Amino acid sequence: MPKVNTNFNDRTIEYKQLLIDFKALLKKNTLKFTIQREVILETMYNSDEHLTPEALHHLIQEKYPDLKTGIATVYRTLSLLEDSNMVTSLSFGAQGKKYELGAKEHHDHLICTECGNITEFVDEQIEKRQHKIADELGFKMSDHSMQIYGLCKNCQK
Amino acid sequence: MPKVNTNFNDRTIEYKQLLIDFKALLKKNTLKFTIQREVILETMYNSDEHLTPEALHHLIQEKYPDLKTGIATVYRTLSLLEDSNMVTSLSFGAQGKKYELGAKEHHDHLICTECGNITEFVDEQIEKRQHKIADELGFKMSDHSMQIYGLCKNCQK
DNA sequence: GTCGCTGCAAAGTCTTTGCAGAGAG
DNA sequence: CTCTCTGCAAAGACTTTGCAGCGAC
Repeated sequence: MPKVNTNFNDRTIEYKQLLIDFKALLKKNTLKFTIQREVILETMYNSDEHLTPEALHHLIQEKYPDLKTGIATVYRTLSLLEDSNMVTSLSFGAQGKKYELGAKEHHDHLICTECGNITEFVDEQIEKRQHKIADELGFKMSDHSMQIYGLCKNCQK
Repeated sequence: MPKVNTNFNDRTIEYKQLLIDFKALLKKNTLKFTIQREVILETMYNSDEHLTPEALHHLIQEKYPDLKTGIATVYRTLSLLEDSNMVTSLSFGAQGKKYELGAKEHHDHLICTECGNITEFVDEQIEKRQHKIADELGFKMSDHSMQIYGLCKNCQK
């Protein structure tokens, strides 16, 4: 019998599905589905980078120059998406906030202190341990984030 | 034979020692030891809180109203201390940056999303695992941070 | 049509910087 | 004495907000 890797299926969320979820979310809160909102979601989906609001804004301006999307709308939409747990933000030292689509499987980050690049990883053992620690300390855990800082292969030269 | 718990000794760094380290650091870089710098270090030492620059500034103004320490000096000194690895900064979502004395034993954080309080913990298993992951991915790890978000006991009511 | 959304610019935060006088070495 | 530090206020960076017209429903 063929075994389906459901985990993989969970992880690779189609844009179509994402869009459906987004529309449902908007409808539920009597919010409107606008071109700007779609473009922001789509641009985030098609970029596997961890984007700053400014970087996202630039990408959108390049790809859809006629839209003249304002940076304020990018901020407003990111807040909306973050409140709804569709995107997650990461903040590092002085480098400001970066956003990533949160619909992907949970993962942690390895951050290169030289070039700023981010590598993702998941470790089951750590995940389990975190839950255990929260339980032991009477904490009702809702989320977590972990970053390892150092030099990536390239920057070790 | 009596066994000394060196771990405990490492952890409980005396203020006197801290001050010596600080002075050595300053001398090494041809920087001056000023009252403001001492007061900032001392206030951080006597507060087990994780402080924002603003909170630290307030504490200092209350305790040493005659000094009229400027917020700019607080920022400048925190940067200096952070560059020298004497303090560490944590950044969360929108809540800005908080600083803590880094001379303490390494630890991670449980952050209450309701009241903002921070609880510290250390878990050997996670620490080891982090090193292993960095190694496996060809990363030269220099530091890491981990935060668990959720509701603390008080805020679960 | 209504009411939320958008871009723009103005206003807020938080942090850094320039400067002239104060003070450590 | 010299050269760094400091407080102040001004400047910066990043983010949010007010508003009038636009556009989804």
